[in-house]
Amino acid sequence: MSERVVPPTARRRRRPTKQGVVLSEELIVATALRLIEEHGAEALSVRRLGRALGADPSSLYRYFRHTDDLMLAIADELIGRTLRIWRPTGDWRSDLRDLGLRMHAGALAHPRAAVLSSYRVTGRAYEIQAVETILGVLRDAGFPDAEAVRIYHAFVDQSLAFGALDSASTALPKSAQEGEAGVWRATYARLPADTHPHIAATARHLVADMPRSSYPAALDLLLSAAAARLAEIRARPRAAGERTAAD
Amino acid sequence: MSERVVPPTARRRRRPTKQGVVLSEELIVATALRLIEEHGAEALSVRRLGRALGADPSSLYRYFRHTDDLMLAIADELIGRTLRIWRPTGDWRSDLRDLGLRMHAGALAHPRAAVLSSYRVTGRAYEIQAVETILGVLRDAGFPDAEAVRIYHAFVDQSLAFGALDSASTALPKSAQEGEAGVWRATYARLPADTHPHIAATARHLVADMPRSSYPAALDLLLSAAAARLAEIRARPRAAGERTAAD
DNA sequence: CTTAACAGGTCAACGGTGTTGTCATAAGGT
DNA sequence: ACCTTATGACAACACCGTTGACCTGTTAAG
Repeated sequence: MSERVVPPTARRRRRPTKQGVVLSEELIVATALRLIEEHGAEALSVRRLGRALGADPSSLYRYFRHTDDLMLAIADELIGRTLRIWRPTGDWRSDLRDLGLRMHAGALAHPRAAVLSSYRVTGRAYEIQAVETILGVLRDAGFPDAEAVRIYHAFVDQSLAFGALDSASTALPKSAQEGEAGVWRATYARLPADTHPHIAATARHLVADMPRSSYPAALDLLLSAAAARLAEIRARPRAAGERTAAD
Repeated sequence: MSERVVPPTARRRRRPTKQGVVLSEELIVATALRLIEEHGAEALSVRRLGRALGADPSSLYRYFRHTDDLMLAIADELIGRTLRIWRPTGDWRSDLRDLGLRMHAGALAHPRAAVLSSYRVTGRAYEIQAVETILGVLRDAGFPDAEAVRIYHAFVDQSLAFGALDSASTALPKSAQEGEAGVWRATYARLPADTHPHIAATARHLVADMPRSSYPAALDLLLSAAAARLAEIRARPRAAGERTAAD
């Protein structure tokens, strides 16, 4: 079978499907995203995608070597979309907060792609652009280089990790998802105070808090720690920590 | 078929498999963990597990209602193992730091299982014990109830999320893993300063920092933000934030 | 000790999945 | 107008989770 997948630039013969659709990488990615949005993450399968496109499932293998390839293409598109709608204001803290929330929301909108893309470095255009932008925000705010990289790393990984985590729960079958919320109400909220005093004392808060994502809270904690660090650095610029920008 | 799954305590008739194995919930969970470790998360299927146990796949449905149930049992076993080796000292911050690092290390030790279990609420014995313990640490430190739950939630989810994230990268094929590290050296470190000034300025730090986990840094940021919050609460106990313990 | 109930292991089947080898045909360059 | 070949279609393979019906050894009651 030599090479099954042809680079998009080399594609010339646009031959329509039996059902009259002209396939393309873009159309496939767009249709996959639509499928995920409309019928949930578990609705995305090669066969279903083929059916939705009006093409034989095996046709897709002319465009993507396997399902993972397709997922990465979807993920790349998502990074681009997130970055494109983000507008920095100049206030580093609220800019990062906004970007973090957008990245998280983008991941939740496309759970399966988020889980796959969270732990991969692509080195592609959109990713590079994101790195440059975030580092710029931090350095312009006054963080020394080593500190800027440290905080950039924690910030990005936190967004990706929570994006993947929360995506995974939304990708669960509906029944399991309802079950999770029920556990806090049915199991935890009913534990007796004499055996589990701390759970019993906070039961009300647990039931309210636990079924929601903790990403906003975690993000705010990270940003406020970073802000405290920055204040410290500004107060005594040469001896703020173990290292400075010039180390 | 009435009820297929019997509670473990009510099990009496220990009838061996055709191949001579006596099944039990424990044996099934242990075998599943072994399978995951040896052949990867995708190697865990009801059929493969049955084969590894020396039993018909459908036998497992006498012990777990469906695959999800089995996953929860596996997750809980992992929580138990981590909790069992943790010893609190009474200093909330270093206790949580220690526990966080242990959870993260535990996830890395069982990469494929960690990814599966990170996003599930089991409601089983070990998980309940962990919730009670951590909430106790926070409340004893002086956090009001709502704040304790908020920080507990962020702390636990962050540990699980980074555990899953870092596990996923270690679970990559060796070649892909080396490739990821190479991207920072080969692509990012070579970007010209005039188009990507911030990346160029921090390239040295990026190459050193990015291939390592950012979890310790993220954990320290979270804990130091929590400590700052606690100091604030202690200074003006009734008006520290939007809410107090008695809201 | 015998015996009847039934827990629990087995079998076969259903409808789904990703993926591949082979074939047919229409598009495009010549 | 012809020939090449890109690309879509088809059929098949090996998996997957799950279920209903069946069979049999264990156990408790008599």
